[in-house]
Amino acid sequence: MRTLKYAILGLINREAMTGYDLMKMFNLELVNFWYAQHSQLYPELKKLTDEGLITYETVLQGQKLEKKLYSITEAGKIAFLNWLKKQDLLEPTPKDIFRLKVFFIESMTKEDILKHFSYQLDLRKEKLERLEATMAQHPYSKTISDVFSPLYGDYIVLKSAIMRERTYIDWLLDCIKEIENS
Amino acid sequence: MRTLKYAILGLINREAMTGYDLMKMFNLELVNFWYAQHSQLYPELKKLTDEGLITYETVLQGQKLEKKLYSITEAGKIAFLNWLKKQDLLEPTPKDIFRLKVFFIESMTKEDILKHFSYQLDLRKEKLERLEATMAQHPYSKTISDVFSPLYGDYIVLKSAIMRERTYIDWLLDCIKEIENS
DNA sequence: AGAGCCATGTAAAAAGTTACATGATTCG
DNA sequence: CGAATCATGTAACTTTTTACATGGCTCT
Repeated sequence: MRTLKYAILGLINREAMTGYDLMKMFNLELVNFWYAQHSQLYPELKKLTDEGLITYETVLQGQKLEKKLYSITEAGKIAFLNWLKKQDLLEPTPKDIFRLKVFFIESMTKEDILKHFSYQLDLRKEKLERLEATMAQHPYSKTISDVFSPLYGDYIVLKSAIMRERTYIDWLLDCIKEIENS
Repeated sequence: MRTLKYAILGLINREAMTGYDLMKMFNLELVNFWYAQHSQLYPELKKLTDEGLITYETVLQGQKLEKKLYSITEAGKIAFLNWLKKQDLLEPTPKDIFRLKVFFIESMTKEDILKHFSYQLDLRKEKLERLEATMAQHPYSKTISDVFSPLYGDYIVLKSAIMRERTYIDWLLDCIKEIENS
């Protein structure tokens, strides 16, 4: 389905950037719903260039260091907008190793079960805190923005990530309570 | 990380079964947190057999049809339990194409945005209904079971899937309301 | 001078998907 | 007898991860 392709096109469509910039976007902004390693990104950039969907100009950083500043082409914009407009069926539910282990809970002792749940709870709480800190300083809620600003998309996917973590935590707490009282 | 390996071991640990049985488990019971195609499963079964973690005996179904009934070995049990006991760090957040499209919302018209959200809402509601129907006839809530029964794991991961869908739907409804009033 | 970041790539392997391929059994 | 299901595999390809590999820039 070439999803990475469209994620890249969408980002470059917003603003010209280098592969390194894209990596920062994936690791910082999109990390809650898409990501890639640089070893996947650079070959994909080459491919998109070959397909005529993006182009680059070489820019000098300092004396020698060359970086490639990618921009989207007209063909790239069309491809991106077509992908964006397309309605997709539901994806298969995401895989989740913790849930898989919980499924096999009958093979664990009560002690191990509670250890697993409380560790997972710690990790999830920490993650939720990070997300909430990000939200607290998010520009969308701080400025007079409207839903047609690029910030709005960023804002609502962050909100969804927070809601998702809270639900996961609620579930963990439910389970812990039920298991402790057994 | 060979997660499929442990999913298989865990299932065969519960009860001897064929590759076909395993596929049914993946498609019906584990689908909310793990799954695989049969083209991935059969080679993995061969590999696990070579590794001495499972063995099989050939059983005749009817006159000619041979099926392989797999059982777990002692080494398999140990490998499974070690995996189960290990505490893992959080996985990266699952990828989500719909959220990715929402991130790029500023490139859509209000009309297209609302079309996307309402279609996604329909799909998610349908999925939630299926999950709730499954829950309604789930044996754990119907019989006098305790948390150490194999049914309990099944039951709580189903509960988590329902909570997850509800949260997704809540988020969609939030967004729709906010966008409509803009 | 050294740490941390900027910047870009390739190679090899693992994991996962889609398509190809075949044949038996069961039940109505 | 035909449809649905049972049953098992391989081939080709795509996607993703981990490791290898190199070198410049900035700031203290």
